[in-house]
Amino acid sequence: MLGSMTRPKDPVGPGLAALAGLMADETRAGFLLALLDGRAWTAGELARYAGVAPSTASEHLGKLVTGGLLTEERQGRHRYVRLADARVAQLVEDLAAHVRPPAAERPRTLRESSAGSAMARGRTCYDHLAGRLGIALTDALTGQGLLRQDTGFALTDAGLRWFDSAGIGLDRTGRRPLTRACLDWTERRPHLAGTAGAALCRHALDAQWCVRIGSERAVKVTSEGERAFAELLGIEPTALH
Amino acid sequence: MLGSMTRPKDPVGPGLAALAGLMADETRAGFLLALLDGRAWTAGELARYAGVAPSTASEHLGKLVTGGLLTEERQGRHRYVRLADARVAQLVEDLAAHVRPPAAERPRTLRESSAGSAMARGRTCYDHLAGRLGIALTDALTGQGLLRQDTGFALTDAGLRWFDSAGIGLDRTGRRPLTRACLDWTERRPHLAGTAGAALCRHALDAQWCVRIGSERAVKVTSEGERAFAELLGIEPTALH
DNA sequence: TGAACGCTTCGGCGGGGACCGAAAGGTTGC
DNA sequence: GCAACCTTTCGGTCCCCGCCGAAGCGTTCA
Repeated sequence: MLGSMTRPKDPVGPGLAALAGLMADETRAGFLLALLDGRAWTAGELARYAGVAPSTASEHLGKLVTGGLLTEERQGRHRYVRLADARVAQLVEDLAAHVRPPAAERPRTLRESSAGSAMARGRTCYDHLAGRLGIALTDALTGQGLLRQDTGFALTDAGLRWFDSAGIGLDRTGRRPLTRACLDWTERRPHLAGTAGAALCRHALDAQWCVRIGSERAVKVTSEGERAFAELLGIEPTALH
Repeated sequence: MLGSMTRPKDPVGPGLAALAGLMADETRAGFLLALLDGRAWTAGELARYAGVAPSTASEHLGKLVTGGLLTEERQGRHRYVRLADARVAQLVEDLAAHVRPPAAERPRTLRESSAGSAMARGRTCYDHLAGRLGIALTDALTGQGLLRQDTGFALTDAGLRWFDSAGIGLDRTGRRPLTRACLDWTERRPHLAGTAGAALCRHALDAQWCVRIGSERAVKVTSEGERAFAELLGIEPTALH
């Protein structure tokens, strides 16, 4: 071992440091977390959100786009940016999940608490559902034998049939995994992500099972949604509040 | 949206930036990648490995330990450090997996190639098996209906029985998932990680199905291992070279 | 006990990067 | 065409941090 100490450095090292460096700034980290809602933000929105000058935000966005974490779309005088893909979203989630523990409790204002409780009830997490709503769906799928969590995280054959009979199409052609466990920030437990999670979220919004609250990430279940979730997954409406 | 622009910043932002900052230095990134072999290194070994002064390495290790990514163990005049746990290993792997694509090809010396091919054949990845060996095992488990990859990543009931009958105990009490997909650097495909992957690796080393080459991460399959893998999983010996 | 060794602390140096304001380039709408 | 708007580029400042060598502390071994 001592003789081979001068071995060539792992070429991944610099790349890893560069990738981490993109997220190692508080402002850029704030951008990425904001963009976790899966939607496109303009440069100005992000600048105001993070409390920095537009010129500063512009420089940060340039780095994030060049680094492949964001994609941009120019429309007239606006520059819309969004997370490059689901893999980037997952990466940010994974990092963020690692952060939570030390955060612990902290003083909350009333406004924060109420906004927080709406978020805690139900929200989108990139392209799937999270919060108590996401957990309730994941638990129901598991309890009905449609999703297996005890030996990993995968849909069962019955689960495949359920999606089919519910009219929720699953695109299994891409390289993205069908299911994936995403650690829920508020519930501290995994909820359904991946292609299946995205399809379920998309269908729930399309079918008005839940609707976005304002233009925020938070969503709330409609009465129609309560009926659908009860009928299809045996979820009691009280579990959604 | 415009009115709520002054919303309180996500408290995760600073934490995320700090965590990423720990990996955003080339030297520290090199440390973490080296430590991905799952073993304990001394401060001096890491310093020589990365090509920095001992004092510099000491400062880096202090940050990594304080940040919770490493744990240390003092023995006499030595300071041994290792990755704090499997979650940290996973985090580093995930980041590194995101880096590979842009790396592309580059000139290789003969020494690198031969060392590389031994690593490519089989190696440990923190506490489980990777390289062609890891892929062969994962594929065989999948082909035999013991591991399900098409709808996620989970052991089947038959898979649970296989581990039991092979005498490989699975500790299912911890919070660590039983199975997890870990993207293989050289094969670009997922191999088995998690509690089951660690148990399989541990058993393979204990039973001398494979042995470490020198004190490196690379491992090679023994003739006894070839027999065991053929009998238990139907793997042809040629798939292991 | 003294010498060799591994690690840490400290002072100092140098480079990189985050930030802003001012000015300029495009786009939209009156 | 002109004004309002969003964004970008540029110059300049400041601070943080990675690096080293020297000195000091504790351990090991002769």
